[in-house]
Amino acid sequence: MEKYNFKIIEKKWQEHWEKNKVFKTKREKNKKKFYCLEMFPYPSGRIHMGHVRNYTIGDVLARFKSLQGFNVLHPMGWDSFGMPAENAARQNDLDPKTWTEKNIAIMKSQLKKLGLSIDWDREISTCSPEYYKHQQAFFLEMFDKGLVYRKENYVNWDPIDQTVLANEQVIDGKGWRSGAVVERKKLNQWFFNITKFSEELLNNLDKLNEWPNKVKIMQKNWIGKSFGCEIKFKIEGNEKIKNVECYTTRPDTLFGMSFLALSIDHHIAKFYENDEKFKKFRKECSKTGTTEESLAGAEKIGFKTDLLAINPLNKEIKVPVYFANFVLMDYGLGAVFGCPAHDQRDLDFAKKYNLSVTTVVSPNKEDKGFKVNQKAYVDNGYMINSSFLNGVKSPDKSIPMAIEHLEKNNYGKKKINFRLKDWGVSRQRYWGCPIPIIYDNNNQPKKIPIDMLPVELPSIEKFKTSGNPLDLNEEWKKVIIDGRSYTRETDTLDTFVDSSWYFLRFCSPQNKDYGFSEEDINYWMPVDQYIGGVEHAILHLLYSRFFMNALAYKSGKINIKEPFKGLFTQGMVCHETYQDKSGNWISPDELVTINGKKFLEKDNNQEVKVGPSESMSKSKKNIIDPEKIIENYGADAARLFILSDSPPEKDVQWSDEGIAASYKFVQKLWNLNMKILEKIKQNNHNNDDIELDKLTNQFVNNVTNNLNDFGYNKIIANFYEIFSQLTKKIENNYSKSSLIKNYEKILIVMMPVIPHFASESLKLLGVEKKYEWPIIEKKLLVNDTINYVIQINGRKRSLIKTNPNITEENLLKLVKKDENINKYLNNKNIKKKIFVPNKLINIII
RNA sequence: GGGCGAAUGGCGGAACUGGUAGACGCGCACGACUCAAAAUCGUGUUUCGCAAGAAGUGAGAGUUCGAUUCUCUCUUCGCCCA
Repeated sequence: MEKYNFKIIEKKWQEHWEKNKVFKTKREKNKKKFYCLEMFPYPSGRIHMGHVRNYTIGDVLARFKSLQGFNVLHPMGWDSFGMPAENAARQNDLDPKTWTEKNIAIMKSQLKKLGLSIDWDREISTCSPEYYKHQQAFFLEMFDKGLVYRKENYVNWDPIDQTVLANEQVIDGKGWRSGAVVERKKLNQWFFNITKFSEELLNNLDKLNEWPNKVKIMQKNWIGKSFGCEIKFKIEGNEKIKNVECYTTRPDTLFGMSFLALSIDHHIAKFYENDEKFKKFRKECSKTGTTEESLAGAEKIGFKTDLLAINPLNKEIKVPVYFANFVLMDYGLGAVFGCPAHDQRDLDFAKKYNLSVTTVVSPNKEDKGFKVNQKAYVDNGYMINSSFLNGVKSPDKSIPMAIEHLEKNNYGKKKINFRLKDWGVSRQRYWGCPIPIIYDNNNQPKKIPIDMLPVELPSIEKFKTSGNPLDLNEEWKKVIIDGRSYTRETDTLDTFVDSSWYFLRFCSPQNKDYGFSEEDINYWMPVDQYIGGVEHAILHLLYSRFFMNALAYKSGKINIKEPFKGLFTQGMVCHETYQDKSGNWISPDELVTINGKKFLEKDNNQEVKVGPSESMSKSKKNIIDPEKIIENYGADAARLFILSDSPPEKDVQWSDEGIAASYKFVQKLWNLNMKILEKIKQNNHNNDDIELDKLTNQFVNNVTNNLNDFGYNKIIANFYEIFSQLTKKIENNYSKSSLIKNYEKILIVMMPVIPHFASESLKLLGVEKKYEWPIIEKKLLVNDTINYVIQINGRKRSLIKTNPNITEENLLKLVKKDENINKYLNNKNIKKKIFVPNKLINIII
């Protein structure tokens, strides 16, 4: 029999789809729309297995919805600004634009080989002026709405990359790329006022019922709403300093306060600027990063001032005031009071500086003498040593009581606080979207007139080893408007800005005068299903949600607040790791397998150590190149395998055996296909074959259900099942019409996963009409016979095959004739019977 | 430290609202074809047991006629936050 030549057939259909613009979409009012979006890739050079998985999952859904009659928008683009392009440029002496465009061309051709149903006419690239022009317009729009501002701020400065790092780019106090120890540096930065929407961003999470709970909880924690109190402390020791305000979520522990700690950036620090010891202390602090994580790991250190803070609840208690490295200026008010007995960090600090420890919460109501020693008591309990709070349940009752008391006496006020901070968007980088701002002679920022957009990046010939090329480009920096000269802002926007609205651009990719047309987004938005890695669970998704809010804010025209109706986060693709005897990582390509053991190909006496399966990464060399897989096994086999082995939300392990099995399965399907076509030629009778109808209907039902809840691994199992059933039953000589009718349905159902094979087979079957997802016939799902489970005392003892609507009585008659069961019954008394129609009968003896 | 989730054969994983545990795939074993091997096809494959049978879903308890599924305690692992 002729082998299935996937190379010819896949190429043929891909060309057919492209030539006939099969996946081109436009607005169609009468059709229900479905916007299926996968997170667009960074054009790093070549696609990796993670992309294959992400885009296969998306494509299966897009094709399924399309067959179901939806008007499907399934676009693709490039997240093409970012640091790797600059790094490559520095290394290879070429400009980022050329490098990026070359990568896009390669990756686009690779994606096409996967057979994705993408409308390529909507392709966008964030580094193109056609795209970032509109982004600059948004920036100005947000500037007008007061959602953009500039402020001087401490940043994580990477001295090697010469750039500002976001908190999440600082790992263990070091830059994520360069590994350099991060410094604190004060810079003027542009900020998006994301905190303006803290409440909305938090509350709207409840409406996103098609999002994984996990992601919603992560966002909720990130926004971090807390209920607390701002307390005003009177200060003694310096006449210029009257009082200090601090934010706390535990005002009830105020009687246990033994120090007040200030951030080194607190305004009071200016009184100590000439103090050598303080300067030294501040320098020490700048060594640790600005992240909460790095601070948690660092040693808690303090600088004692000559000031005393007075406890408002007991004026007799005066505690020392410290500057401390663990207090952050941008959380709360940059000042906290320390209650060592009930906070481990405060306790460590108190022990170090010999401060008193007063216990104010006791685990038992009776134990009024409870004392904290080495370990802070942070659990629930009852207040002690706290005057009017004594005996009150903590924290549920004590906090509101404390706040009420403080407010009544004007010592403080109730306050809701958010952990979320405004979004610093300035990057001292070349390869990003220029910020459309200019500065006049007084260094005052001004908007670039809208008709002067886009502010294009100057082309660059040679990269210097460090610094921002825009800042070094004097010619570009100068701009003259109406005879006046200005200097350009030389920072570019964080690339997260680029990806915060690309889903809108896909709706109107060619719109010239604005980033999108309202008509388009009102039709297409929100994204019905967004699919991507869980690593973007917080920032990208939160920023996109913010962007939608910002665009709707004061607009009156845009009502969509949530961009992504459904969210699915897929797992990673993993592979075993290999090491030679010197511990070097070995790529799977360099190995040969002998008797189930792996050896180095070039030196096949050396067995390699097989390590655990880990996420594919360059550093561990456990990478499989998708293009080679497609080359050797075909796109259909690759799609089949990437879905088959694990549920899509979990990690999947890539294996040679697995992809080989998928390849074989496609071949076997093809052989079956030929056999069916042969039977159709031979069998001329035209009777209906209910058996085949039922089989097909059951298959359609299973696959449809599994598609609807992302059980894509189970779909592949369904494929194997129908294959083995058909293989067995094809010899039953079904009628021609029945074979054609049912096989057509089966192929259409397989189409989302193996589109090339299905398209070719349908063509050979002679189906010319437009394909539609088969209708499930409920009545065909009902079986004529049922295997009743017969249990004795809850244990299965026999099966009885009978008709579905049998009564309990009749079933019992059958049961009593059953030899197996009689052995157990043995004329004993039946105490109880449980009868579940169409399932089982349980007899208790 | 806090939050969330997970744990099922040699492996990846199925099991809809509690109702036949182990679908489907990999691997393995045996058989067919072959001079032989590869490929292909077929059969079998939770464990113990020759068998009848018994045990069995991380551990322990509970609810129930019946628990992988529900409740509680614990262990281990993963992710996120600190």
